Amino acid sequence: MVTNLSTAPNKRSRLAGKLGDLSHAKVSSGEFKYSKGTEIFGEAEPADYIYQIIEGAVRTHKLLSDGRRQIGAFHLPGDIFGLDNGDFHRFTAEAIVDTTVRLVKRQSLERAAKTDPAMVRSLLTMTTANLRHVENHILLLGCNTARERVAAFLLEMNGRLTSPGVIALPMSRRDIADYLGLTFETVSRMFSAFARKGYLRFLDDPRQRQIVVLNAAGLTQLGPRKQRWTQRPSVD
Amino acid sequence: MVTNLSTAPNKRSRLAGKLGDLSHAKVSSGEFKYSKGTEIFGEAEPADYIYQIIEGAVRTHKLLSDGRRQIGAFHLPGDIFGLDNGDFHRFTAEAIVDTTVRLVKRQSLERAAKTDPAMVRSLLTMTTANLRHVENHILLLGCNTARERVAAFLLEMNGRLTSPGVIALPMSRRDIADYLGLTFETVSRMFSAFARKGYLRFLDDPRQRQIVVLNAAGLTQLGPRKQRWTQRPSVD
DNA sequence: CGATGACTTGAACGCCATCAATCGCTGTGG
DNA sequence: CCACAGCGATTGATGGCGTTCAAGTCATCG
Repeated sequence: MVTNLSTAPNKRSRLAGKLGDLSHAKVSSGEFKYSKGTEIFGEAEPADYIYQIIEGAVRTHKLLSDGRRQIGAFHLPGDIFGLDNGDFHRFTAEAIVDTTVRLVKRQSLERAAKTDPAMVRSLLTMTTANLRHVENHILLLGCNTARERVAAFLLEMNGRLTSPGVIALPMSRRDIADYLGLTFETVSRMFSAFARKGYLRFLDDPRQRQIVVLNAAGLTQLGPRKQRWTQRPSVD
Repeated sequence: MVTNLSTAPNKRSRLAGKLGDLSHAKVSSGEFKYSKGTEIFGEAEPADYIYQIIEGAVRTHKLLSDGRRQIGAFHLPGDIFGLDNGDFHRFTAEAIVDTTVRLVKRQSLERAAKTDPAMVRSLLTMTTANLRHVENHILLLGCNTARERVAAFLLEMNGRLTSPGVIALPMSRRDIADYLGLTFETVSRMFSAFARKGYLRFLDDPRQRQIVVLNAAGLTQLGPRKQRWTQRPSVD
């Protein structure tokens, strides 16, 4: 169903609206469904379309030759992905759960961009937003401990997922780990430690993907940390 | 000495030329010198200018509250930095050595962008190039060991610095470490290990910043690695 | 019901951070 | 000229965080 793409976060909805407008204008757009786990496009494949999530969740990643994976971003309803400003995708995109997307031919965007300067400006704005996210991610990967990375992840998701207070994670522990540059065991351990500390609580979900944040401040002060290794805040 | 930094690599010169052209057109531009170690602009300061390096080297970084630093990029002659597509800089920029820059008022760029669609397109191209670099950096920080990060750094610099074969690093070990998310001791140890292994050789420089790469292939196969921790290639 | 997959938890190892000592070069002042 | 402090870099010793290996639980599915 194409019903409810309403609840996009505030900032994103402006960009989303831009693409939404285009879908009513002279760029060709359509919809498509991808079932859980399927690939939407592959790294280095021709970038013929750009995508906006109507419902579901998507992860984008790069692979190393040894099979190691770095997830670049998680995309949620309202988010746009696949915009590479080039002829080829730089990431692989996969549906984390059953996902419905609106897709727009890149060629038609390019065409629109030729006549409409505001269109190029819009692409620039989206690319810049993308850049900001990646820059913050670098700070996370370069400077922070496992505990801080997981805390930052929870806070990021807390701000992005719709429902107030409860986080319903669509992705596995391994996905989170590959996003944060950790192992899934470490992610699991940090979640448990936060729960013991009283910062969060798991709902009655067999896979433990429903999380209630009880003490966001407790997590926040682990984000921009005060000390590096020594004198850690002692979570456990 | 910082004598010989003349020729910019091939790919960069196209973008550089774009800004160079603009400096002859109706955007106002000027030159300025910053001496070694001085700040060019600070994070969160108004982004009034964008910069192109004429001679010298610049590092851009973010700081955490505890003083920990993440260097986002090193900029060399021909490179453009400070282009944030927003009202405020997202990084601090400092001159690594005595540096001469061409600077262009952002406002005049914005003005030119209003009349010239190709201008916005050019900004988009530069921002996308920036994004690509940061995405690759994420892969480096998220997936790789210390040895692989240092190897990747050397290969990156080998491709960017002018003289064939010899790398004249303008930055300190600490700068490199903060770029790679390591400590300067670890960077130093990796350099030594590579030298012992015969992958590189230090020229007669007291600070050991002149490096000759003897076996680029040896370094390359450490880049996209085959194995994670176990069965390491045994550098030492 | 056996098989599989996601998750948790425990134990041991190792890479890298930390602490510390040393060296060489530079600049300053006696 | 030399003494001395300061900075950058190297190298060694030690310890801890996070990985690795492993076992076990629980839910889903053919």
